[in-house]
Amino acid sequence: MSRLLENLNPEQLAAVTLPAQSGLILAGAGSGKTRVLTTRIAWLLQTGQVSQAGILAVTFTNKAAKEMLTRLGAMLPINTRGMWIGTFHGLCNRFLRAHYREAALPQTFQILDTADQLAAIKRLLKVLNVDDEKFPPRELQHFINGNKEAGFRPHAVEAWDDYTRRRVELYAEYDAQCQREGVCDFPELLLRAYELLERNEPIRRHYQARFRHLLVDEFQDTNRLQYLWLKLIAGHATPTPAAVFAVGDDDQSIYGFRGAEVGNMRDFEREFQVPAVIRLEQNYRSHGNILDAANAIIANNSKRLGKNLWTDQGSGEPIRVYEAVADLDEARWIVEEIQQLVREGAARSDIALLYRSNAQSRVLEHQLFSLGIPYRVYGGLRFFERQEIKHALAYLRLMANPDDDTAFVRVVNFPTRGIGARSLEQLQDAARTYNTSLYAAVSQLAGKPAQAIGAFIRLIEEMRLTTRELRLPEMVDHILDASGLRAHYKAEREGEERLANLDELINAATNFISEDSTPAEGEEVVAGDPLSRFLAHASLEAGEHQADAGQEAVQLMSVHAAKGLEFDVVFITGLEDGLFPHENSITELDGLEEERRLMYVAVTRARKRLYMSLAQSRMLHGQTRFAIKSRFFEEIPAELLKWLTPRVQQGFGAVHTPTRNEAYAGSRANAPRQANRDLGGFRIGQSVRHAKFGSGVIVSAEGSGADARVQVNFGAGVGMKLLALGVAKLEAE
DNA sequence: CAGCCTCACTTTTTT
DNA sequence: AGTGAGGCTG
Repeated sequence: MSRLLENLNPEQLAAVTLPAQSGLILAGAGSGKTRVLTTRIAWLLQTGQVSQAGILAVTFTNKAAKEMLTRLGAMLPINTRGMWIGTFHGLCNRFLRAHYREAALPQTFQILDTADQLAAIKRLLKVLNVDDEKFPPRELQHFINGNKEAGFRPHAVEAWDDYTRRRVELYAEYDAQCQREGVCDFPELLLRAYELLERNEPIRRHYQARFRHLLVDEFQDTNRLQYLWLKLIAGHATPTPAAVFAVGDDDQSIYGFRGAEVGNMRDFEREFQVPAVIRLEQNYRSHGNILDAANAIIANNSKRLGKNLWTDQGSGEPIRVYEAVADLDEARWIVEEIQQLVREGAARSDIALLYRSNAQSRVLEHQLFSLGIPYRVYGGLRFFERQEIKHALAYLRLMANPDDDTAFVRVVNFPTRGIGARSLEQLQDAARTYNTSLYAAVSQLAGKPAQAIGAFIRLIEEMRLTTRELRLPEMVDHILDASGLRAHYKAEREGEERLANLDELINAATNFISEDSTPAEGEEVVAGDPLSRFLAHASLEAGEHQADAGQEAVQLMSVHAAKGLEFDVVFITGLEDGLFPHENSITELDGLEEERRLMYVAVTRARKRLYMSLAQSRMLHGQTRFAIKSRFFEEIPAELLKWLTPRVQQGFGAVHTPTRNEAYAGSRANAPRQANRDLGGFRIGQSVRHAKFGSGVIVSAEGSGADARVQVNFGAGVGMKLLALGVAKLEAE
């Protein structure tokens, strides 16, 4: 036991050994958050305060859940299977499978991922003859999920205008459709679980009595419904509530755009009567200068619980900043710098390139690729989201649940078997008339459509019969052939990769079987047949897109994707106003504060060395855009920054001689050119200063001489202005 | 009914 | 630039 608590600092120790009551741990970046969380669980078990079955731990990603299990396994010689550790959605799925009857779901209910949900909404609008111009499916999806995540069923939504009233009706229709088809979207898993607990007293009492310790990771990312669910399962209103141990960092809340409510932290502190918030402020990750920069940036936010990171490591190196003329030059410079670092002995996998939006990775990738530097990009298409995999899964879903219309529509004519829009329309009508699923409505059809679709039904039935005795991998193998998917992709020109992925699906099934059905001692069997469980797994765990992450390669990812990770060397790229902070964020409520937190996350990823870079011009959506440097530079104390490019009239900081004169000069030739005009000494792409609007960049020009007018981008906030050179007094900057 | 072409879209992302 | 969706033609 004592070994467990060794090497914890006083605050960490206080958190780990907190008495059995609710506690809020404000854990700064790099302060040992995961360690505290897992050590707390180990300590609770080892001191006999709770049994394994009494623990419920929630994370946001499967990766985090897995990591927690791994670390626990290393700390304690126990089987971790008795505990409920997983994501909100994973745990609710488990709960609903165990109580599917009480939840009014079919035993084989399927889970719709985001794309499936969108397809289901489109189908609904079509059936109901709703104009999808007036009610864009994406917007409706956002509306439905937003309400579900706030805990509102259609009847509870307040609608003051006709438009919203209609959306609420469609929300209700959508829910009815899902119920008919026996499917749940992501927020539905949570809402359904919540409602069941609320409504069913015996079940509620059972779980409230069972889970005595609830532990929540990344609490700042919880949405309203998740908070309510925690409150309920903790028995917050009962005489004997469970102890909730919440760990989070309000400064790292970067998912407000998808419904996370930082306010949950304050509410939690109040409603759960947290005696004292424990702050973990010692950072074990970054050198002093990096931390100082991060602290300085985040200090500009007004809505904070308050926290200041410190380190006992030295201040280390200054932050190196490079301003390139164009995105290509930025990429070139970064790659040169990486080559130098590698020559000096740095491991490529310890170097990360971060960007605000994924579109920025292209130039960087191109440059890395052409110089033969191994790299890995995070956050592309994930395995179970690939077209061919979704097709194969749709066949499996139909076998498990014929009422799943989303799956039906997806593959009824894929590979093509002569079933067109006309036939499908007739089928939709029949299904509507007899209030059945598409699958069941086929028997009502007559004529040609009946034949073609009837053959499809027989195909599915035949698959079900033949595979009834087969194990999951063999079942998958069989349907790949019987459906014609294999043949289809074999015939396709670029189909090799898709074929390989289909084979990989068989492997995934094999792995799933071996992991899923190891009957651990005393473990409750998760309800449902293997096929349904596999399909749920496929939806909930779309697949680690970083399959072989261990490779010795430079890491490329968005800042969002970098949360929770750390690297020796970090490059934050594209630090231009309008890109980072993103222009869309300026108009959003608290948008700039979230961008700042994003910047804070980016900076605190670095252990030893931090680079920041920007480009004066950048290709975006096929067009060259000009921008000025990010406003975040002004928020970092000048003495922490070392400009590697000359900053003329910077107004702060020293002017440094360019260390890469040749790169800078050489890139000039690549700067965008336009027809030569007389712009009174100004040129396109030039940085200028306006008395009222501040710093900007000349984006385009019209006319010449005395009539010349220029369009100037003053960055997010002020935006684009058209100025007559003869009138506006512009200064070169 | 199926393949081809044009058009609009494009922040961040997990489940 | 690259993609997905919808419309048109064979």
